Formats: sequence, structure tokens, C-alpha cells
Amino acid sequence: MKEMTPLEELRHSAAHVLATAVLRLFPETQLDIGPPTDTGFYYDFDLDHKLTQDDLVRIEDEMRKVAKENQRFERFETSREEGEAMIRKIGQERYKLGRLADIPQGEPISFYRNGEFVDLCAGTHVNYTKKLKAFKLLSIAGAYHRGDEKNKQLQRIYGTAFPTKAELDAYMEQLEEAKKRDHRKLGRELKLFHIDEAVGQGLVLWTPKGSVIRQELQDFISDELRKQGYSQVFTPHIGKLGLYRTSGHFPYYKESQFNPVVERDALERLADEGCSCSELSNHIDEGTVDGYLLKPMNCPMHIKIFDSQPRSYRDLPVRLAEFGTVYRWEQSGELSGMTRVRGFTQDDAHIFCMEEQVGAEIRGCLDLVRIVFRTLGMNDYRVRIGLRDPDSTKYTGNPELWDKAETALRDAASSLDVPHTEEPGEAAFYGPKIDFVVKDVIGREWQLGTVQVDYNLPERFELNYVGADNKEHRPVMIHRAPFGSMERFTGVLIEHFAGNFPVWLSPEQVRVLPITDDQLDFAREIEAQLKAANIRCSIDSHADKFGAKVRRAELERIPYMFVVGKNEVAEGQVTIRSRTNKGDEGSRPVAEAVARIIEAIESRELPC
RNA sequence: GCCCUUGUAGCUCAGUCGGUAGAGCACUUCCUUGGUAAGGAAGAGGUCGGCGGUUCAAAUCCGCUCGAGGGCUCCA
Repeated sequence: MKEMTPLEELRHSAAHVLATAVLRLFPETQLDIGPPTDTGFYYDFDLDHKLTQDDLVRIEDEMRKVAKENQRFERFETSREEGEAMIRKIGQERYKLGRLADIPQGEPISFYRNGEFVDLCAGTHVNYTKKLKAFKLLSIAGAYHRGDEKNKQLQRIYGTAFPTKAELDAYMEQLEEAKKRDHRKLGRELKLFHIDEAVGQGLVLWTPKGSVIRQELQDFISDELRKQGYSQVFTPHIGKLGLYRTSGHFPYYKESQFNPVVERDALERLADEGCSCSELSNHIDEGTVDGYLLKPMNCPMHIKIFDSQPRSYRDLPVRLAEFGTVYRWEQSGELSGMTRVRGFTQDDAHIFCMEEQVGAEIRGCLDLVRIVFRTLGMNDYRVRIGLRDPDSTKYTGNPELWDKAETALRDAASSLDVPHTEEPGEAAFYGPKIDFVVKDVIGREWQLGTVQVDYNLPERFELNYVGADNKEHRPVMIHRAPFGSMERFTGVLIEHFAGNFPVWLSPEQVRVLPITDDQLDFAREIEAQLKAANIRCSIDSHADKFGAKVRRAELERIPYMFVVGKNEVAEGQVTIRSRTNKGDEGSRPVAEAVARIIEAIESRELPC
């Protein structure tokens, strides 16, 4: 059993005190487990009473009593039989016997006792409950026993604990701050996107301001793609079911897709025959009725473009790129703002290459992802190599090809100078992948950029090219998306910048602020000059005091304000106020001010 | 999909024991022309998420349903 850090020990002890309190208030409760987490702790309980917010308060009060009683945490070890007897004695058979059975033979079986409470537990703990000075219960959630949805759902209480009150307060403060940069809140306040229930859950409407950001990002990535020899393609949003049968997306991932669209003639014929819904479903599964699928992935379409003409080894690599919109039936409980949606646009591309080109191509993809991340100042990410889970049957293709692909990815990843972890079970169904993972404001991890090596789909679609030996060979495919999806990436970006986008991405780059209406004409001249230089700008002509105009521009996170009063008009100058350096920056000729903005845009200057 | 919480104006929220809606900000108009984060006044805006029930009477009580939030499961 690995050692716990002092903080984990404290939080784990808090979990035991939580269970102690719950058992005092609800003696019939059956306990499952209560580990520490990155940010606190939880304990899973099985009890008929539905825990409420009021209960949480009562439980927390009881926990304080337990802490005050200053109970000692005592460890004792038992044999397997004695352990079983102890669990029966304390009446916790329902889950604890199973947890006991999980402990491998030869490992010690230990219990911890504090006051009247005894729990099967590897430890470790603080010595006395009095050490718990700063803790707080946060929420109640449902959680399946052993994380399996076939098992009973237990009631989980989340809480957090710190060595001191000050640290707990600081953490709570930090949670409040994080809420302020939540992309769902900022997205509404800054009018970047809208999700409307009349349109549908998880379907994002990009408003004009959000669309500017997306367009700038797409232009940026398109420039990089041109440099790296990609070709742009466009493909439709739907394709025949048969295509996705060949690829394997349907029916293996049927549950994660929108239902197929059945052809009108077929539907009418079946209706005449009195076909039931379940029969129709069977027809679709068996392929005796055809239909169309909203595309869950772009690759089959790109494969068909590759396969639309004979290919020579001299043509390879063929790199096909598309901002391709895909649709997936995510479970309703999983949808979240822009980060988990049902329709999204990937900055997708597929590279078809020879086996000996795979390494170089993967490195090219990884470079691209890193250019994107560096340009946006996103340094807080981790790299995950997703390998297949040897015990799962969800993967297609033969093991030798998988081994080759996994080796190729590992080699490429180790040539990166960033730390990475290998995680079995994180592969795509057709191949292993390298993912770039970032955290959102509430600590949830999201996969953004991804590079995947695929030996399977070329096999399933029987792709070929003619080699130098004049024989047919099978290409290898690489799937990659440096942003992942425009929706998720933009959502994460909103939180990353807290709405303070770099000038090149800002929906409005300059706001011209006349001090009084007398300067409106001059302001219009400046606006014209800015527009001529392709700078996004507007004039604030509200009948407000100047301070109110500044406030409005600040709240809208506009990076630069050009202030014009009667002095500026007389001199033909503007006074700049920047978002990062608030206050008067002095006045300068208009042309110079415009040049400064252009420089900030072209250098893709990051906000400090 | 499951558990818990939640749904009143564009936004943030108030609305006691059931008696058919209120504030601030934003918006419109008028006054004000003010030098770096809120000048003043007036006005407009809601079938209280939807459907059904109980009641003389429902934002308020009950049922169902839709959406949102936090988890769990899932994420090709």
C-alpha cells in the first residue's frame, strides 16, 4: 500500500469522521468506501433515507463533535477470518465483505478504530480526530457501487479538509473565483455563444462575437496546414449507413450516434407492411433497410476521397484536412456548455502514408499541436498515450497491427521533450492515440488535441497504393486534430483567458471613446482608419459620462480603448488605454496608434 | 441513462400562512456634454419552464414532463 501524504492522511481521516457522524445519525447505514481525492474526500453510503442539504449541516455538526471528542485513531491487523468476523460484528457485511475479498492474499488486513467507529482500512490516518480543524461538506451525489452502473447507486457525500482554517477559506475563495471564469457564464456575459433548448441539447449556436474567435482560430490553423502540405476538403454531414458499417462505427457504437435516417421509400413500404418499430430497428441492424447516418466521424469520407483515384507511392503522404462537423448522441447527463456537446466541428485531418513515413508524420502532427498550444500560451497540459485495454473486446483489427501502431506512437512521444503517461484503455476503437489533456476551471479534464495511428481502417476499406516495386501496398492512416473540436477548445480558451482574449482573437479589438459628442466626427474618422486597417472596432456614442464608457469597455474585455477629447482633436492624436495597463498611456498620432494595434495583432501578442 | 439540486423580466435575484407579480442592472426616450470602472428622470418589458390535478382562488400544494447545475456511468 502506497504511503499517503500528510494532506491525504488528513482528508482520509475526515472521511472516517464523516462516516462516524453518519452512523450516529443514521445507524442503519451500510458503508462502502471513503478515500481522499485531489481536492478533498468522499464517502459512499447506502441508506434508505434520502440525504438532503439539511442533513449535510447536521452531519457536519456531528463531525465537529467527533473532532472535539479527540478520539484516537488506532490501527489493528487481523487474519482474514478475524477480519470477516469483525465486519459481521460491526454489522457492515453488505460492502465491506466484498472489499475484504479484494485484498490480495499475503497483504495485511487492517482496521482503524476511532471511538465507537471501526472501519476496514489500509490507512493511514492522523493520530487524533482533534487534528481535523478545517473541513467542510460540499455536496451529495449518486455514485454506483464499484463504479458499475449495473450495481446499486449509493449516496456519496463530498467534502474537503485542510490543515488550517485559512487554507480552507482560501480554497473556498478559489472555487468562487473559478466560477467567475466559467465559460458558460462568460459565454453569456460576453455574448460568445448560445445554447437554446428549442434548438436542442448540446447544440451550440455561435453568435457573431464567438464566431469571430472561431474564424480567427480556423484561419490560424489553416495557415499552418498550408505550410505543412495539407489539402483542404469539404464533405457532407450525412452519409449512407453502409459506409459506417464498413468503418465499424455502426452498429458497434450505435448507442452513441443519432438514430439513422431511413429512406422515405423504404419507410413507406415498411409502413404498408405493418412493420413495427422494433422490426424496423432490426431491419436497420441487419442491413436489409438502408438509411443515412449523421456522421459521427469524418474519416470514412476522407478515406473515400483518398480512394477515389489510384495512388502512387510518389503521391504519399496524402494529407486531407477539413473543419468537419460531426454528431454524437452523448448521454443527457454528460452535456456541459461547449465542452461536451452533441454536434461539434473538429479541425480534422487524415494522413495517408507509407509505413516508413509514419514516425515523421506523427512528429509533424505533434509539432502542430504544440505550435497551437504555445501560440495561445496554454502550457498547463499533460500528454497521454492511450493504449488498448488488453481485457476489452471493443477494438477492431489484429494485435500485430496494434503493436506496430503503439510502438510508433511511443517512439514519437518519447522524441517530445514533454512528460507523458501511458494509459491502457484510452485508445480509440481503431487505434492508439496521443492526447493533449487540459483542465477546466473546476478541475475536470478535457481531451483537446489528439494524434491517432490507424492500421485498421485502411484494412477495412482495402486501401492501396502502388509502390516503387509496382505492387499494391496498404497505406497507414493518421487521424489528428490539434484543437480537438472548435467548441470544446473555445470553451476551454474562454476559461484560460478568463474572457481576456489576445488582441488577434478579440471580437472587438479597439473601442473609440469620445469624451463628449463634440468629438464624434473625429471618432468616426479614426474608426474609418481602423476599419481600413482591418481592425475590429466601434464607437461608444452613448449619452453617458466618460467613466461609464470606460467601464463598459472594460466589462466587455476590449483590449484597447482610443480616447478622443478636445485636446486629441486639436492635435490629431488619440490617447490609448489598454486592458492590461489601465489608465492614461499618453497620446500619440493616430497612424502610430493604429500601427501599434496592427503589431499586437500580427505578433499574436498574449495578454500579460 | 441514473442520483441529488434547481427553473420568477435579457442578466442577477426578492416574493412571508395559497388571494392572479417586484427590485437592481441592461434596454428605449428625454435632460445632462461629463478626461480613464456606474449622472438624472420617465417608459417599456413576465400567460412565474410546459402540461395536468387539488382549490372559490396556485408563482406558491400534488403529479407528470422539459431544461439547467453538481456527481456517477459513458466519451469511437
